[in-house]
Amino acid sequence: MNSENRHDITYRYDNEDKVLLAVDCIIFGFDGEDLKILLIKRGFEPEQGKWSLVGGFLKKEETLETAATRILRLYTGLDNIYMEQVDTFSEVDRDPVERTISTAYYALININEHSKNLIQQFSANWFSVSKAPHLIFDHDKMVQHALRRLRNRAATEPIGFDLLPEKFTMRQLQKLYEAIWDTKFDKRNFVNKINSQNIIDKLDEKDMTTSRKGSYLYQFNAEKSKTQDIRPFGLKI
Amino acid sequence: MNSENRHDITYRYDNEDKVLLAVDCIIFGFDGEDLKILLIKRGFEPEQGKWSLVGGFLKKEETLETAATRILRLYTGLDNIYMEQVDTFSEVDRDPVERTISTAYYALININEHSKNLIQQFSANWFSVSKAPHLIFDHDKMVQHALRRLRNRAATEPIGFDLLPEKFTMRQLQKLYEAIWDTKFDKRNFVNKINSQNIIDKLDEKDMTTSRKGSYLYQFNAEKSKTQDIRPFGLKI
DNA sequence: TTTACAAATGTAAAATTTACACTTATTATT
DNA sequence: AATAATAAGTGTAAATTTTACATTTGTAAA
Repeated sequence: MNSENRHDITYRYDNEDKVLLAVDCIIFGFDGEDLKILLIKRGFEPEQGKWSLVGGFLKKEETLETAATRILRLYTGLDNIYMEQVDTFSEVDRDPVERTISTAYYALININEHSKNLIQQFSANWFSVSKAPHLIFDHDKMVQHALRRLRNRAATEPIGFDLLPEKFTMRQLQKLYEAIWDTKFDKRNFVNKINSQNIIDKLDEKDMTTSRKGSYLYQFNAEKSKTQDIRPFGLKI
Repeated sequence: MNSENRHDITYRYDNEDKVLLAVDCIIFGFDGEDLKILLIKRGFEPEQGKWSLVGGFLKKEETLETAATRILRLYTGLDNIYMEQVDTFSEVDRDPVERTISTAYYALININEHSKNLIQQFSANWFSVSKAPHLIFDHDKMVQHALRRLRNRAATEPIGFDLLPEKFTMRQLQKLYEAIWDTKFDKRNFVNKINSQNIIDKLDEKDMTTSRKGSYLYQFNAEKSKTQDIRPFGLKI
């Protein structure tokens, strides 16, 4: 970037304002029915007892990605989480304590594979996106942005699988996409569409827990799957 | 956001690191043929004489949007510019002078309607996106991200018009979209598609500068145009 | 009046999306 | 052993959208 009025031979930006930078994470999970987010009950003032996204301050030696990874590990115990930067929120009074700018990341995790201990320790809870309580600061706005981003991303890239167990049924997959977009799909059309994408492998195993007949398990195949560009066009159809 | 280990009754985040926050702008223009970006030649060290995006530091009392607006006015003389946040770049060494985190915004302007004085004053220059020189720091990466975002946005919302004069011909509009996506469209299909969107009005005037017959001028109709969600589906077609 | 040239225009084929209902496999019940 | 119950699995025709493609039109200059 360019300092506007400086020709300082020491090459430092000494006269510029510094700010606190935070990272907040919208952690999405899927319980088989609803798209959920992980929230924590704030243990300190201000807004003690209110629900909030998980977050933390950026440290000097960290990138935002590193900080988000650290925060996700802190609250879930997980590494290697799918993550995407959403937006940076900078309203001057967004945090009443002190001017803080926050970059939001959304993350997708398998709701059954994170630390129960940590959940307890942080008074964390999963909430359906549609039934979540009001959050502190501008966190509701962050969630809305994250959801929009997730929907757009999931429409063009095969990311939903991060929310499922490694092996899943067609029904689970369909339920997931229905949850993401808050819509219903026709079962046959869904299967045909997914199969035409050629990105999941049908296994020989069946899940016998939901029906007498059992349903085949599938597995995401990262090899076969390559991301593709949005096709040019579609201005307001 | 949440301070991880603090229960400070003064409610200040006193022990956290503060950083410099900058805003860099990818200013897109369209000259009738190519999608262009406005770059300035850095007048100071480090990297003096190299090409760079326009940018500036965020001030205490500003939001990022305000800062981007200020920077755009500073370098173009324009207000009310279409703008979208792209991403925040935070590699620790991205700026060799000092740790600086930068939020990129792209902006769309009519290339013929900005201040020529300022262009001269800042040794600024328009470059075709495909022929731009290498930029300082991580600015090349910013441009690539901005371009991707612009392409995706233009595919689902009628934003391209900000790059054109108020009245434009079908040919100009087609050339613009061809430039944005670096592709060619069939003229008849393009016209049909655009007309089916019902977002521009045909005027009674003609532009007589490019042919003997003249070509009708059109105007964007913001009323008729409403943004629409991406349709569910399209996982890697 | 002829020429030159970009602008304007329509249709058929192909591909994709949508709507829609019955059969199958298995277990539990009788 | 037969039957009932239930979710899983499956195909096709119609509608819509996208794509491919060539001729006519209007005007000014020659």
